Amino acid sequence: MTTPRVMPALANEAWEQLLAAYGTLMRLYAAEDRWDEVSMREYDVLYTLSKCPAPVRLSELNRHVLLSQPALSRLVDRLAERGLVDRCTDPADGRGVRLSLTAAGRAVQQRAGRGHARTVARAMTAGLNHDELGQLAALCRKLAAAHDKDLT
Amino acid sequence: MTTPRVMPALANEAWEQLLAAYGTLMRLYAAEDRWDEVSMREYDVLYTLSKCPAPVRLSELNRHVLLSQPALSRLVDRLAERGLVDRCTDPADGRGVRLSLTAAGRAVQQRAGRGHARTVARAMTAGLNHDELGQLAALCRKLAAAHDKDLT
DNA sequence: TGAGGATAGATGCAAACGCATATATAACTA
DNA sequence: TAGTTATATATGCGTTTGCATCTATCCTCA
Repeated sequence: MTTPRVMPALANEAWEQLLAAYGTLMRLYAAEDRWDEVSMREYDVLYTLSKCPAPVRLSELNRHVLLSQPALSRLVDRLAERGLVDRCTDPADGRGVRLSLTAAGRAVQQRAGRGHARTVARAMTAGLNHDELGQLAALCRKLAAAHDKDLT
Repeated sequence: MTTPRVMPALANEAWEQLLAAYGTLMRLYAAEDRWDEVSMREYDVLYTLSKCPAPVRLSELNRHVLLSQPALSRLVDRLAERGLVDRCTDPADGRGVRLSLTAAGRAVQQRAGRGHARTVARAMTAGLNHDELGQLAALCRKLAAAHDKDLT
């Protein structure tokens, strides 16, 4: 009753713009000359791990990385083989693994991260001012929060 | 001078939240039981074509679909083989192709689109109200617009 | 305690991807 | 207008992805 009929269209428009912004920025980042050591997806994993104070489960990592479980499992495989990620069986649960960055992995993450963060900052501030960035962050956070409980 | 030192961090935070929101919603959409006829990526192409009044070039389509040019070329291939997309050589430029939906393609797009649009609307309105949706759309539009000229 | 079911992650396999490059046509230039 | 360069799309190939399924471990409850 309090929901005007026009909302669905607006909602779809908002999603479409979000998608467009995502696409535009991803292309921009992909075009950077920085992904020779680690691909953008690998960086995503290293970055996520870098923010975890303690070793993480694959399934937990998978909540933050948009990949299927098998794909992530193998991606971590490759990173482990390259010595960037440490993967050991969880002593408390023999089924699970505990993932963490190695020193080399942290170094690679930071090396790529510094430059990338600058690019991101430049890209975001090119279109939005301080207040707008805050609003965008808040809106996206709220949007995601409304669904974090939904999926497993 | 007018840019406070704190902005880079805010800018990166905004990007991270945008990314998180994108991921959360994509997972939600992927979990829908609707992608048996066309995959989400195929739908993206059909949807984009459905919004074009006239036949489109592959390169133009590629501006809206986040795929490499060869990947899109082959995706369109598959859609054409399935009779959903019409691909003909551009009479005005023998190198290029003109892409458009077939009647069947339009039907499939609409069939999938109706339900998907409802899901999107539900997902977006679950977290944000009318005003917030408008703000989000505007911010994303502005953000993307700041870069549309950048890349070819 | 031990059988049945649930959960975490790994693996087989076909499909799809990106990179490099080939092909075909157009556009420019001398 | 012939030769050169640029543009639009296609193709070869090795890598990565997702789906289905497997294995190993854990949990529950009779």
